[in-house]
Amino acid sequence: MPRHLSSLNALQKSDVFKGMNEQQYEDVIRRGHRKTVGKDSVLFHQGDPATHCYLVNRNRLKLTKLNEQGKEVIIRYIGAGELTAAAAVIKDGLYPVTASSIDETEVVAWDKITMMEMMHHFPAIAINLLGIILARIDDVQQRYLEVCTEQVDQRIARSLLRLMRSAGSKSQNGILIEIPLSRQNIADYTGTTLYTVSRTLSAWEKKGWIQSGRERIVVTDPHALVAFAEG
Amino acid sequence: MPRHLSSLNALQKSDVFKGMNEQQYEDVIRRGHRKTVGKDSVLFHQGDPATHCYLVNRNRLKLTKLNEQGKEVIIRYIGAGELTAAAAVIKDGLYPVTASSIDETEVVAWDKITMMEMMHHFPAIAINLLGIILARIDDVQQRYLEVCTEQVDQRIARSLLRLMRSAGSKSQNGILIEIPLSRQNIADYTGTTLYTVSRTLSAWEKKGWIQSGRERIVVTDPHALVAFAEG
DNA sequence: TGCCTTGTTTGCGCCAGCGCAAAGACAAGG
DNA sequence: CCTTGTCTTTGCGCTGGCGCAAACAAGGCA
Repeated sequence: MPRHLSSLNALQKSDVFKGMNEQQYEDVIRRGHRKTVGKDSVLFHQGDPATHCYLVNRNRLKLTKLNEQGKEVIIRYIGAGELTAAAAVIKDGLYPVTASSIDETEVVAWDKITMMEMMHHFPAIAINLLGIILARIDDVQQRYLEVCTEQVDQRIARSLLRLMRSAGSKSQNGILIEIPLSRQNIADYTGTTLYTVSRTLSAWEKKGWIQSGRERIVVTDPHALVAFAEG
Repeated sequence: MPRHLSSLNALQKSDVFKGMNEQQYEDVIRRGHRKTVGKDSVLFHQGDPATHCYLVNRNRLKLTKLNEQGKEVIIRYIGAGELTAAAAVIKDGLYPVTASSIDETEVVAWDKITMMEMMHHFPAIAINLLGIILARIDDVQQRYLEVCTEQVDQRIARSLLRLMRSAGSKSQNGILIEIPLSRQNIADYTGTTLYTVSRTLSAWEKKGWIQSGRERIVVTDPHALVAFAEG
């Protein structure tokens, strides 16, 4: 495998290019533009005309949305191998969210025209894309249901579990969430406030369900969290 | 135009079949099964394997979602010319929501195989479908943002406005929402309770912003509602 | 090493919104 | 016209969660 591909292993895992052979895959990568964004920088802004879609290759992006008063919500995190903004690009509209990096992050970008050509040439991409978008609808609808029907601490539990599943790695005492997560971040992701998150996590730490530090969370008793979330 | 099509005018408006000629359109309709469901009946249940997708031809469907505790949320209303469950069928998964009728409702149903054949034969359908799904993601994300950041009465205002836009008709004193909407329905759609909705609507009625009766709402001052929602 | 910035904790007071309960209003059907 | 069931209103009390304020902790950088 040529050197310029060797560091793109993450792409192999990507659902977008599932079902393509080595040759096709190589072509697809060649048509994209690699880009590295520094920490805490914005890849695209909510409301900007959508020109490119992005596949994360290393680290992750945070998708946020603002309302008129400037209050922020975290829609989701996009990790290695995941795609974002495909939707907006295809439909030729505006980005509905803002994408920003937490740590230095590597992405591959394709513009609308290239994306369309690729989908035309490899129909599998279009079908995979549809599946990805549908999964994302399910996810948002699920969280909409939660925020409408459940109380704050249940939602915090579910949020931690969701983040654990998508970005967790086994560590010493449990499963570490590999995203720098402040209390404010968790609040924005759950639909509550920094204070309530802090109080809740403190309580759970006393119970031995989690261990937490500055922007760092280890789930030590996932089972207890699940039981609590569904209780 | 043959008689069996004359009563399917609603389909003409449908975004799904935009860009097709008369011949193609006729073929598509012929391949679907017309069905009429009585009032207050369920077309499909959340969790059932998805076999068919449906286009509403007359009246409307209500899409709801339940959590583990049995609490209900209204995800959206599907009116004449709108499609639902296309997603689930394509992906061959489970229905993520329950679809039920309020009044007697006419739909056209296609099963997965037919849908796939049609999409293969008329690529425009697939593209239109993508657009529809993307619009729906935007909608859910927008409402997720609202329910996370705004207070109850603002959300009720936005809900009324949304329903007014999608199912409003000019009437004597303002714009009538043509869906039988109980206070409980509005609560389920907004993420609050029947009591709070009742109190809020009473207050707005005194201000002259709306007129309401049993399961019936007329928006008399949309502008005031918009200002309030964004205030 | 010590300063400075950014994140975390916790006490405290407060209020938006919940939810019971009970009464009133409306529609349908005998 | 009355009955029955469903929907709506409103008083009342309560509490989950918000948010200020202030102290504390942890890195980062000079």
